[in-house]
Amino acid sequence: MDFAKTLIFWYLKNKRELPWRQKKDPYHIWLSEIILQQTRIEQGLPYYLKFINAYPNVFELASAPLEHVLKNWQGLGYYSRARNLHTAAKYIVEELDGVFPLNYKGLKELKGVGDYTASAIASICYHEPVAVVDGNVYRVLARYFKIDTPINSTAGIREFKALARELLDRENPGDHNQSIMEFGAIQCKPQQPLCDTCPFSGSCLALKTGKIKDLPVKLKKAKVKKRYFNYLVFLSEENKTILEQREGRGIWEGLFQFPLLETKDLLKPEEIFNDSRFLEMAGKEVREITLFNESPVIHKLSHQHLYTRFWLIEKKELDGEGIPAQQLKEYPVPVLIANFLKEYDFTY
DNA sequence: AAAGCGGGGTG
DNA sequence: CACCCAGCTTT
Repeated sequence: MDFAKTLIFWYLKNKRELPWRQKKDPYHIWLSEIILQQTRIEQGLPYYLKFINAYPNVFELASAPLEHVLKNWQGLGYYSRARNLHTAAKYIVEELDGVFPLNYKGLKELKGVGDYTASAIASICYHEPVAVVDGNVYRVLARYFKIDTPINSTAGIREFKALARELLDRENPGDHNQSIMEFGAIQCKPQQPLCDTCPFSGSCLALKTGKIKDLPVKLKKAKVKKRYFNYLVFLSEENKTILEQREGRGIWEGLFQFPLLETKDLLKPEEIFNDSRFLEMAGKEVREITLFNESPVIHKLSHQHLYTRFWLIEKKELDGEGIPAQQLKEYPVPVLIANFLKEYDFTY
């Protein structure tokens, strides 16, 4: 039995029952694929259910305010996915009359839809013979064929894509694509793969040569950077505070946070009153400034560690943009801020 | 070609 | 601690 046939056979026997596998319409498949980009199924599943419930179709999604979409996305990370999702939904409704593009080429024009996602939707929904290459596919192919070309190099991307295309079952591209990904996720796992019960245990080159743990090869990424965040948590007598929306490129674009003062190093409590920027942001008529957490919260992102302190700044009143504490839950915020809000409930 | 973008899980 | 996850966009 050849590679593709063995995969499909394994898949039909071992696949998980997932909500987006019950329907094959592009809206549901598209939504699931965007949510699952760089995201484990267990983590994305509740978000998929939430989005299907909140936005049953592309029209509902397109007409929703972006901030509602971001709020529903809160906690899932990579927030550009939510913004692109909303942009694409509006494009489909306004420019395409609510009808999804009908092939790979058209799908790839959608914001947030790259080669992988366009291939997934086109093969699953339209049976277009295009091969997906995600993290699972890289791993399965690198091991089975013992390929040590770095999967995140230009040569590797080209090589694995070509191989996936050769192997594709053109009569059944949707199931084929899902089978190799599911196989990678369940059987050919990154760590401790289940080689003992693997249908390819007799033909896998990496297994034969003891290279399982060395494949796939990946170029290592840049070092993690440290940043020092000081959040100014204003508190007024009316129990209001201030949030600002993050703009421009960078982390958490479009999400809300307390006014931020970023420093080059950890700002010591006794240094506050020597920091002109701090004093300027705090403003006049400050009654009291207290440091909420002595030891900084270390919020870890893939590429940076945020050493964060929250400063409570009590004032009689806040001019203008004060937000009542009860309304804070309406705003999409990073998990770092959500954790603080949960710990400090503004009832003092 | 490389950098930037989250948060959570695993060993 | 390092590595990974149904990747994409921007520079």
